Amino acid sequence: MRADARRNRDRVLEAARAVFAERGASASTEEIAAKAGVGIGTVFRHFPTKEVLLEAILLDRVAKISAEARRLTTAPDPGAALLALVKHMVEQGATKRMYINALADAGLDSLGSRVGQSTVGREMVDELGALLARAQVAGAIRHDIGVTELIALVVGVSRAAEYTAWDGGVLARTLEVVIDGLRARG
Amino acid sequence: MRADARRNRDRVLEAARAVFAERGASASTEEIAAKAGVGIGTVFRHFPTKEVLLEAILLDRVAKISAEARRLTTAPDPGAALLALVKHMVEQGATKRMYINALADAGLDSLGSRVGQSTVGREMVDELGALLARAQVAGAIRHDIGVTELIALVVGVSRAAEYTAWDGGVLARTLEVVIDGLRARG
Amino acid sequence: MRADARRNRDRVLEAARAVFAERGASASTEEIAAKAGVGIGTVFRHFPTKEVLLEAILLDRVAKISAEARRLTTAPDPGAALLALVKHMVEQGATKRMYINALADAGLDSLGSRVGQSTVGREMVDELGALLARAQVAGAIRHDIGVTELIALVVGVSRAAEYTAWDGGVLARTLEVVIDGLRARG
Amino acid sequence: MRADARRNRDRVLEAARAVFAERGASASTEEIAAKAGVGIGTVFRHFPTKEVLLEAILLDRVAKISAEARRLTTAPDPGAALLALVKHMVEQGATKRMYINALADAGLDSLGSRVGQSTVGREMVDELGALLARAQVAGAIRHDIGVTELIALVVGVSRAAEYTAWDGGVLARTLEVVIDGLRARG
DNA sequence: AATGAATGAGGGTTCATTCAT
DNA sequence: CATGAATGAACCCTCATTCAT
Repeated sequence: MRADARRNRDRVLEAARAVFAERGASASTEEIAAKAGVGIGTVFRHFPTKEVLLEAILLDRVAKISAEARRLTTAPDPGAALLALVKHMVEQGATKRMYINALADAGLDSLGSRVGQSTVGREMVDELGALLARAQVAGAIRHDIGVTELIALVVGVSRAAEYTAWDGGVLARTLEVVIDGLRARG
Repeated sequence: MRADARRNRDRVLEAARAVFAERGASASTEEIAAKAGVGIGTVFRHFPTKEVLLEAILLDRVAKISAEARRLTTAPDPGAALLALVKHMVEQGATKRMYINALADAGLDSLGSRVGQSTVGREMVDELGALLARAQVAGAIRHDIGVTELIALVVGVSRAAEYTAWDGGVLARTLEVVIDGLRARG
Repeated sequence: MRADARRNRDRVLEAARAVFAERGASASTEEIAAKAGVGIGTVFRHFPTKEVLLEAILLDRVAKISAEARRLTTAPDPGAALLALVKHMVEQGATKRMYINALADAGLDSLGSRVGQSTVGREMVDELGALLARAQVAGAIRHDIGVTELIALVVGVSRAAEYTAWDGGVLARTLEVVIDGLRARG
Repeated sequence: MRADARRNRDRVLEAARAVFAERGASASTEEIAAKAGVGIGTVFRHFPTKEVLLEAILLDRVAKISAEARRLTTAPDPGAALLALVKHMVEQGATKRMYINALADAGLDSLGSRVGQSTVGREMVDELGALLARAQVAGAIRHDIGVTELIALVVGVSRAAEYTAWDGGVLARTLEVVIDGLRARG
């Protein structure tokens, strides 16, 4: 791919990330083009559909979580690692609703969930599942939940936090409740 | 207000509740009018803006929660009462995103949150606060959280459940984790 | 239907007829709206799709031919009647390509031909067929052709005449050749 | 012109012929470039406008008819030769609307008809005219028509046949009518 | 007061044409 | 010269809102 094309593609992606995060998925493609400083046609050249653009962003996010989960698989204390990852995901995603939607979609098999059906989506679920299983074996996390519930909780807290008006303290305390709920009972 | 006007207003509200719950806030006003069996002009006569119509529904929901919380204030076991209310709210709201948005807004003071600034919104927060305080005094609920965190958790779990593809079991287990997290530690 | 709605609908139809005739089916809906003196939304209220609008015009034309053919069924000299109808159709349609397309479509059963599959389309074919059969029985028209060929010829001459630059004389002489070809040989 | 440039030009022409024949003049330039195996820029280098590209193809077709007519000028039976040419043109053109439009344009002097004003266009008209005159002198063709009418008839039948759904039989019978109409009356 | 027709800005998408690589 | 990325006007269509009936 040509250098200028690559640069524009990246600009569009970056702009889309920002705009979708701020306005939700119903933000206009025109606004994204404007923010990226390119013509509307350029957006559609790189992403033939608005949906494709959304997907590209989401898959990117999901891939990052996946990578992080994989890295943590070999951590000495799997329980602490998992809880840290949960914290990280929530804090990262707190103001970025798209990010969270990607996660939510990945937890789904249903039709209509492109992310859930994608390879990278399934990989992320697998990685998280492995990490969770190890944490449960280590006795750190309760045994009556699976990846789906884990993802649901991360998504939930993140969604709740979407309203940026809730300051960091609220988010931290809310997260604490969830994390305590996840721990295995003595 | 004339009797027929009153009747039409109510019909519109009911239709809007149903349509918004099913399709989300982006549902068209035309569909609501059709479902209510009135002309679109009638909808706009009673609610000069789509936003106003949404608000009316939300305030109504909030008022209902408020009433329920008030009723539970005198319950013998405040801890159990609160947890039951949380469960109820989540289950109610699980498939009705509008309902949940009302809750979320009520937890906010921020500009832009009409519900949060409304009288009925503040009342609901107060009622929930009172119930929470009693449950904490009774030793059932941890002391490091306030109403805001409580609402955040309800909103969060509900939002996570918005994807109806997550079956009831997932919702139940997710809720269980949160409720366990809310309990005071022995 | 309200009087104003009816009036606007008619205006749109009339404008569409003119614009499509002049520019072909690829003319823009916007231009039609402008010519009709209404907003673009009005066009789409009455005809939810560009295709529907086209169809409405075509079916109207076809219905008119149908009616004329039916009237001629009882003419004393069916041969002369048919040839007159052919002449009339060509002269009418000479500058109106949409009109002719409707005819062409009606001669088709194929998928994609909405007119050909419509009731009014089939009726027209039936009427023309009856008239043709009578003219053949009367010995005025050769026996080795059917309605399809008849329509093909009308469409053909009309299409040839679409270029308005060909003056009336050319059209008349061309038509004469075809009509002579249609006659039964002594 | 460099050899590779020449080769690309030819490839584009060939691709354009195929694509326009299949999709009509509204086919996209991009598709032509793809089929030719060149970049879109190359198409526009050789043909600065889509219209120019169309014209180039049409002129080529017209030149071919011209050549064929010239060859037939010395045929022993000019009447049969002309009717055969008519048949040939129609059958050739039946599925290639572009080809036919070239013919139609050539029959025109009018403004807007680039083909009609081109040298090769005029030449074709002259050749056809000569052939027709000879056929009339030989007593095979009626005397009350000229080249313009002849072209009109070919164009007409071809246009009528554009709808490929009309099978070969219909086309043959329609053509027969026209050819009979063209013959001189005993 | 009720109706629903009219409006037009805005949204996603296409494509001929230009121009940097 | 060739390439294909960039551009933006234009297209079809939707929907909140206004206003004549």
